[in-house]
Amino acid sequence: MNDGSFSRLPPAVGMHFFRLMSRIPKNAAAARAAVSDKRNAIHRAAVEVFAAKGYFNSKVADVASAAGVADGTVYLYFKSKEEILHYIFDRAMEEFIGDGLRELAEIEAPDDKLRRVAELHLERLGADRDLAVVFQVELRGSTKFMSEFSRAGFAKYLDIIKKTIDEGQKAGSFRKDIKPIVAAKIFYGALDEMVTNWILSNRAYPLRPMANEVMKIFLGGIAAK
Amino acid sequence: MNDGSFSRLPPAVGMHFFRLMSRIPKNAAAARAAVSDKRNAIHRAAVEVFAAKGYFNSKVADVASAAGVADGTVYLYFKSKEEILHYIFDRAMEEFIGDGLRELAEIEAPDDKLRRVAELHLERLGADRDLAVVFQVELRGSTKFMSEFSRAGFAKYLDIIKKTIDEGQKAGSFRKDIKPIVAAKIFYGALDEMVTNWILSNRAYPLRPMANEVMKIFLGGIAAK
DNA sequence: TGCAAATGAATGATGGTTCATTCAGTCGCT
DNA sequence: AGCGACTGAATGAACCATCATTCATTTGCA
Repeated sequence: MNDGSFSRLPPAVGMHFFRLMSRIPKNAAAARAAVSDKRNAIHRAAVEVFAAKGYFNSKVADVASAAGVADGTVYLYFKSKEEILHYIFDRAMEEFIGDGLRELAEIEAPDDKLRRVAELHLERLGADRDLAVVFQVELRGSTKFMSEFSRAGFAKYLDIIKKTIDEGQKAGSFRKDIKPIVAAKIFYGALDEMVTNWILSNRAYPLRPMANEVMKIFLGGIAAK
Repeated sequence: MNDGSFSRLPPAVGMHFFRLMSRIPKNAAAARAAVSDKRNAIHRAAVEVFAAKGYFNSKVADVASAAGVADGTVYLYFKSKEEILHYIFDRAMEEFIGDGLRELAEIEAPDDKLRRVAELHLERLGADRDLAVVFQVELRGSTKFMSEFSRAGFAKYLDIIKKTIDEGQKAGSFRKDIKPIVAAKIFYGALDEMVTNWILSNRAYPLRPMANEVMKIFLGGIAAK
């Protein structure tokens, strides 16, 4: 979180800045920033490499060289190759959910909330194709990963959607003859498929507008008559 | 198809039965049967092993021993480990689409067709959890595989759905302000998510009935007012 | 006996991980 | 300020466990 602002700087600038800082290690915060900087480089490189070649086909050496770092250095920041994948998921999910909740808190109508979720979902992944590839493809490459790790974050995400549908039903704007959890899954599944298709498609079209298409059908389907 | 009935037998029983068969390869037909027989055993074992441990974490030796066959034997029937995955996809997709088209030909109303597609989709995967795992999880573990191989079969599947929606629009039963391809993706995405959730869920609930839930929302969303 | 099918031990490549070594930068002392 | 000792981050070559694949040998049926 502290380094959030730094991570927006061009890598070279940040690097130099931190080098300078590390001459005064009195300041513990600066030291931590310098560390998370290299960690970020590896993190970033990993997303790129995994997206391009697939997790299992990527060598740790590939990630290291993409990060401009020696092979061994990777192990100063991550316990193992698998932990890198872990970290990619955790970081992204944390950010997605954090931002999502913050935004939703300011919206009243359940249907507007859902629309915003759809927009955010597609916007985020649409803005970072590599991350999207890792999320849609690589993170699903093992049942173990999916159940063991994804579950926590994913369940939370799905729950946000579910609760919103719940609200809508109580407010009378959504049909009451559908199960909120099931509807949430359908909603998520539709968005998910939009992303997957976008990734696999060669022609680069904007992803975010698809939110409208999904909403047209989904809202039509759950709206109270 | 032939082996569909055998797949319901406990593995050990099927295995033993096949062993007995291979002692009587009198005629050519029987010989061919014996061959495709062993191929089937490997195919089946591969689905089982890949589902349990994941494609990349499975050794060819695991598949071989699960099939009750020596390591080298696998290579008498498949060119490589990857070809096994290939074959799993091709076989299943061929069967899905073949059966699907056959069934749909006998249904008139577009909404009934869609309902049948949903039912078949969930029924099939719901009947073979291992195959479902391989389809939902393992086959997606590489961008290369997804774009290179899946595309052919998947595109065909999506096209069937799209054409049905097309029909419905022309017949006036579906709204005309939605794009059939997009609607098809949403429909597929919803079904896909049902399957994925079913796989990851610990409690074993029947998958097929979820078709109703999906239809309630999807049809409601695309129905002409 | 002859031949195709099956075997499974051996092979060789691959790639995750380690660790002895380097060296830039800091500290403490004069 | 200047100098030697020290620290620990970074390196990357080497290690070695892991498998996919091969092939010389065996098996068993006709």
